[in-house]
Amino acid sequence: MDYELKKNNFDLKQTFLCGQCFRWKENADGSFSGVAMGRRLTLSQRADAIVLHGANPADLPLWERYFDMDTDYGALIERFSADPILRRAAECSPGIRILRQEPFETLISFIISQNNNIPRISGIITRLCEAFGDPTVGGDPCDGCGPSVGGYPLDGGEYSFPSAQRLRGITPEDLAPLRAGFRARYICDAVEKVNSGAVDLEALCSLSTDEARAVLKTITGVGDKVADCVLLFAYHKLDAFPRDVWVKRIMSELYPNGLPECALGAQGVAQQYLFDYVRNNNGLVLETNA
DNA sequence: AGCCAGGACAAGT
DNA sequence: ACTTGTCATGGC
Repeated sequence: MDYELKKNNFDLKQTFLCGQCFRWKENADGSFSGVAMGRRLTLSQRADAIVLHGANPADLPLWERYFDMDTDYGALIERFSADPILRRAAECSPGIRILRQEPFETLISFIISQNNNIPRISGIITRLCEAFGDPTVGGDPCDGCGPSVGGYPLDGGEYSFPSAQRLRGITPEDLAPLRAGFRARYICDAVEKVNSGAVDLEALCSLSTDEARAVLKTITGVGDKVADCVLLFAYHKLDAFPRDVWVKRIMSELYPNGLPECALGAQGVAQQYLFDYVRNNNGLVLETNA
């Protein structure tokens, strides 16, 4: 069956290609297909709605939560607009929504992301899912997808992200086929700490951002940046503020005294507008010629 | 061919 | 407390 979500500040391309996730792929007709929470899904968008194709009706609340349908991004953008730089960045990608991704998947994905480029990150994650994940249920992905020809490419996208339990006891040698490089042993340490309970991913929701960050950083290969990506993109802690090289550059050049008041409490969302802007504009620095 | 990638870490100032 | 070299791999 097809279901619709309101398209208020929700653009598929902006949401899926802004660097917060790695498993949604654009199809030739502009729709997107991917796997999350062990479920396969294809989405398309019209002028007035986002359409979920072939979703199980029982899963609708899960998808609404995943796509963060309860957050009012229009209100956030209005708040940010008190700052001219932030206003311009948000106007550029007003359809970004911060997903509520699965914690373990997000943790492993952003461990892989360090000192790496997005196409290769996706490739490593694809190989991880193919090697250790389960085939996803969900029927023919072409069902209900309209007249698109040839079906949707499912190369690697049809496997679930493996759980920590599934990866129990994994060694860097086992991960060699992923070609993850020096990150392989980081992945193993994360798996070990999650399975042993040294890091309780389910308990992080109820901790403050600072407390949860400290727990995540006990994992080898998890520093401030990776931890904040997990806090923001999985736990929806909007005050987490991932600082990659681009954001650091923005901060030193445009906000030497820190983000403006209007961003406080939602720095993570502000960060995503800024990050997406500089990436889409070839590193062009935001100018404010009013 | 060479630079760099949504960094983290250890060693050296 | 800050700076630098190193880590494995491959995209562009």
